[in-house]
Amino acid sequence: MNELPEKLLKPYNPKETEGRIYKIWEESGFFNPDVCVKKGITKADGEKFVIVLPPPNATGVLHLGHTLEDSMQDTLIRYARMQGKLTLWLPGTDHAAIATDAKVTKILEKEGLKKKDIGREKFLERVDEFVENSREIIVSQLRKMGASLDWSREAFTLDSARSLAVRTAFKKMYDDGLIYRGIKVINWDPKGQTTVSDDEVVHKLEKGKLYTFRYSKDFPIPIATTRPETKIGDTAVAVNPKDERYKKFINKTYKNIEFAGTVLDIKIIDDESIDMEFGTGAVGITPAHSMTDFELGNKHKLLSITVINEFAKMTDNAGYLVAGKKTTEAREIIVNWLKENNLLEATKEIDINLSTAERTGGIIEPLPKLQWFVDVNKKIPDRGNKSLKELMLEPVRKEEIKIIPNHFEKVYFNWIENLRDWCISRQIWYGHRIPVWYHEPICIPKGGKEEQVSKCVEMIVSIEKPVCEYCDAKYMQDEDTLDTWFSSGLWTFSTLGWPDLNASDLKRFHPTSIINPGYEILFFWVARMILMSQYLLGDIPFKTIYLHGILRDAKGQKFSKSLGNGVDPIEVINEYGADALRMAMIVGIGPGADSKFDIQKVKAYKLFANKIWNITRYVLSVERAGELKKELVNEFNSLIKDVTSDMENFRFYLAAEKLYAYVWRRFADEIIEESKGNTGYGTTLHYILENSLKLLHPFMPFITEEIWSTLLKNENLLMVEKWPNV
RNA sequence: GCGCGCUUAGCUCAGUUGGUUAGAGCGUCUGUUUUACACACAGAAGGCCGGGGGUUCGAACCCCUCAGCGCGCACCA
Repeated sequence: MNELPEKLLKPYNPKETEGRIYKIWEESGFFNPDVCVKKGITKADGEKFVIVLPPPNATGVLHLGHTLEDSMQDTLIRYARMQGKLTLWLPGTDHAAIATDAKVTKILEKEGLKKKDIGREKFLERVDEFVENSREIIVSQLRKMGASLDWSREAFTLDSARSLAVRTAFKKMYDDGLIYRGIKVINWDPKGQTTVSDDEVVHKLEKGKLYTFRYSKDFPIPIATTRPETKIGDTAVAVNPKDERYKKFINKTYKNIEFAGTVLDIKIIDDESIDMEFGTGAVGITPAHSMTDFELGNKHKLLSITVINEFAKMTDNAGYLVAGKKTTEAREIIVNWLKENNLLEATKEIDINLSTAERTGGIIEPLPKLQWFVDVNKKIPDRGNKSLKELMLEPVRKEEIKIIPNHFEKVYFNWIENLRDWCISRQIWYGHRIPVWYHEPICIPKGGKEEQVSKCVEMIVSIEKPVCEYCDAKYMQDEDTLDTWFSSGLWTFSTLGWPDLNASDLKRFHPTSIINPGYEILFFWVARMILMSQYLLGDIPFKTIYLHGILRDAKGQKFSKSLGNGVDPIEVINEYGADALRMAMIVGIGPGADSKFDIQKVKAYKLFANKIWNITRYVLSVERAGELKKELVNEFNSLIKDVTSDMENFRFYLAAEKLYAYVWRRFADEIIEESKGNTGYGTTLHYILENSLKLLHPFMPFITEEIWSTLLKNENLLMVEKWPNV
């Protein structure tokens, strides 16, 4: 019998171990691929494996859902590193513009402060402070998980390097005609006081009423609407050209119709898009307050009258009955007016689509506004005359990018096919300021000489602040900021040194190997990364998209603050150990599948950690003697093969389960039991233990490293040992 | 409306290209303090793999169909 270290006589204590081990790893420098090359662990020109961490929002700290993807990614990264690949896992955080802006606004409100009162500069100082605090917590949480991230490359979506990338990308897109400024009906969030993109609008079905009415007694066609208050802005009625009922009215204009405290001019137009079956088969067209009507309005050259403002109140254009009223009040007033004038012909209960802003919950008001857009249909000469839509579709179609699970490809295609131009300007303060500059309204002639002033350029898109060549007036930057996903879209290469095309990281590490976000940000983020990378680099951003599902609580509800069902990952780690939490996040959770969090599962893997501990204790008590038992080695080798193949195919959820089954059910329960009383097993037991530790390391890095380095007193760290390929 | 997914043990879920007696965790029951581990061990009960039809030597897995549940997208006013 060998002497056993004292700590082996007690159950495994993750709390005492994990912090110490992480420190050893960090001090080794092996999280950084350059150090691995320098120390001869990996070859500089070897195969590479790169993941950029989906940057957590700086709105708060990590929740349990994050530990799901952190576990998956660290497992893949550690496996790759042990395979001897040039391995980089790059950390960072996301400024999450709207979310963070809203969060800090709320905090200020609690202090009795208003955003407007303290001003843009002071407000941004407060946000920076808040974000820095969140970032520090997030980083410490990632360390607790055992994440082998290369901290020397940490990035932030709003730091100076990323800002340069954003401005460069914007300018190039503008110069190529892919970014344009225009007046369109956009999704206005009255609560957040900003536009949001189509993707940031959440559609819900709600009980509502469909009102059928005529503008006046003399008006020949009844129309149906769910929003009577917008009808004050109507300038046309559209019918289907095939509709026999209304054919004779097409192209007639009815003037000076007295309607609910205002006067309307309504033209009857025909359009194929009108459904003859719905309502009365005739649609009142409100170009200013509906995206479809806006497009119809453009097509038929209709007048657009804005009757609702940014605060979801009726404008002065809306007539004496409702001007200044809230839209909800205006609706009631108008319905009453219709009733009083015997114009309301029917009221029907139907499900109506209620659109709200994803972040603030505000009810979306479609409004015409001057905004910045990304044109997704324009052909790009530099990119084979393909549009951004096509550039997004192509690599997935050609399987240069593989989506796991596969069925999300259809979801992806479906989204792109329905995609419209992307509204990228936001009226919030926190975010990347739009790199567009406007000349002061009045020119200040240089030296009092006026002759050049006519040449002053009104608007300049520029990476740096421009100076007027012809006069002394200044350029003022656009007040708006960019959609947060604009900068996130650059993440796979803005973190590697782009726009410097000679940056060594960019050359060595792009495209990345795999991206591992939740499926809920497939459109928001993954699609935008493909868009940006395809357009700006002419390259894919990653080869594989491994989508994970949503982690829910035991009842199947989403974790959320309002439900108060949050679980602090740090508490879980403190009680059960990071290894146990990691295993619970890996085993049995297939790609793209939602899963329910059960603390029992974590507990089970804590017991497994202890099992490994006791196996070690037993094996260490046995002398390394006798021949290697060929059968057992063969059996173990087939496990290696199996697990390796699972890892190569991103089936880590199966690999982990197999290791668990082997180590506990086979090695401990059978092989070790069999060995008792038999001599000559020593060498074999040591062989299986050591190699099991290697296989387990990507999944349970702390305990395996502790046993390997501290107890088995190996010279090299387990994290850079060679994976036992057979 | 268009699209996607799920339905496997009491509960939560795996099941890789179709291939022996369908697996895991938790729970339940019976026994065991056997010097690696009671944070353990030995053993047991529990499944017409949602229903029906088809392809196949062979189906939880492929095809069709029905039912229930969930999700995404959407310019039915």
